[in-house]
Amino acid sequence: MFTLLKTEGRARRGRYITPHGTIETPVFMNVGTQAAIKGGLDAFDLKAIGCQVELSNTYHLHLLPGDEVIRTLGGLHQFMQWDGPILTDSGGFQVFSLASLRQIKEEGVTFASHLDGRRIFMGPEESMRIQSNLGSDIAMAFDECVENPAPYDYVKASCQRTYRWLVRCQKALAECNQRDEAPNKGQVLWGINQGGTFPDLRKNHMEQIAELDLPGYAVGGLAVGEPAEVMYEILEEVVPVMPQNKPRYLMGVGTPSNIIEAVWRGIDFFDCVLPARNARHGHLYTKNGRINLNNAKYQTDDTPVDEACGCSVCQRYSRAYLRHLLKAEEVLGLRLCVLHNLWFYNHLMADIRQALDQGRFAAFREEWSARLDLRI
RNA sequence: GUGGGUGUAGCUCAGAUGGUUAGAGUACCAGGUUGUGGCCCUGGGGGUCGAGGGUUCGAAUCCCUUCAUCCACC
Repeated sequence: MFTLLKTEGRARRGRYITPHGTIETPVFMNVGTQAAIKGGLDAFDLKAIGCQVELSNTYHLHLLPGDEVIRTLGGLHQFMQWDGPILTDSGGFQVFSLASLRQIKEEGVTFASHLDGRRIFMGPEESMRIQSNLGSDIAMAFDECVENPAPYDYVKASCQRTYRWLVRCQKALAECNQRDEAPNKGQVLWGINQGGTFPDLRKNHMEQIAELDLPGYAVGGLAVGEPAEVMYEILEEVVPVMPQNKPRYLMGVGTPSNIIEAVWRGIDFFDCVLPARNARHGHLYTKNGRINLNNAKYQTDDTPVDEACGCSVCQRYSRAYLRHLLKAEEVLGLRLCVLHNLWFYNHLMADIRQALDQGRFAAFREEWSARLDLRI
């Protein structure tokens, strides 16, 4: 259940209640695809960096260790020892980004596993069943994430199929929730808007899926290669068509700058691999821009990554030490860098919420956009 | 001591028969990365071709000397 606490222009400060706790929005969800944050963080680390929602992936957990295994072990919360809210991505994106030899039909998608090449079929019912077995709090719809650019007619037909899949997802999840063995019977389904970069397709599809009265809606298929300005324009078209009283999730976005701009345009939920991936590559966020620890100039730099940061890494370690760990390929280097970047993201969101609470988000955005021009 | 092999980028090596400004991989330096394959992509700097001499219009390449190193045999 979503409660709108305050608005400033289109920007919203909200609260969403799940079976595993309350989420203060706008929020960044921390991506733990395979029931782990890459870089060596566990659920307790997530608590320490201020994570509210953990995000795992249907496709990956279905392949390994298998969703039935996780259900038998009590569901994903029990399995990974995270007692807060979990959102599971449907696997739709991975089927299109990762798997090969895929065949799309009305029933669903047949594809070859990226792990061992075995043939797997996934459609709306399969995705819902898997997510039910995982027992996440929010299950995402099984959709087709169309590559960009794509022809208008293809995107249009794809949107229609994604809509039919959504209707099937809704029915399938309701049935899954009836099962005695379902680890989380309060699981809900969020729909996903598609339509590429075509405003009319985006709006039509959004209006169509809004009628299903789902408890949440996402905008998918953005940040897939188009310029940020195009993404913002699409948001300006689509967000006004999204239900006011439901959470809005911009999938896979983005940079700190993207997030602030999307909050400004009315988005509540985000997730992105960027902070963790950048961390693994030595690109760390600071309030004055992004730094690349691989740069030789940090070899003897004994200052913390960000003087203004309150994370445990910045309290203890120097840039020179982190750089050494990365160069020496010590796993500790990955862990510490990921801890810092995710702390940065989660606390950026806390700052955004505070600015909204105090009615000064417009000023906050101005202040940050000046800094974030520094390519962060 | 004798015979043989090898010396080309920080490292591992390509560079028939001599022919523009000597290449690759890796490392290094620097960009990129948006519902995660610790992946990958894109640029860049860097070499007295062990040293000295000779042959030649022209030598990493052929000849001589020398140094280093490895192997085998006294």
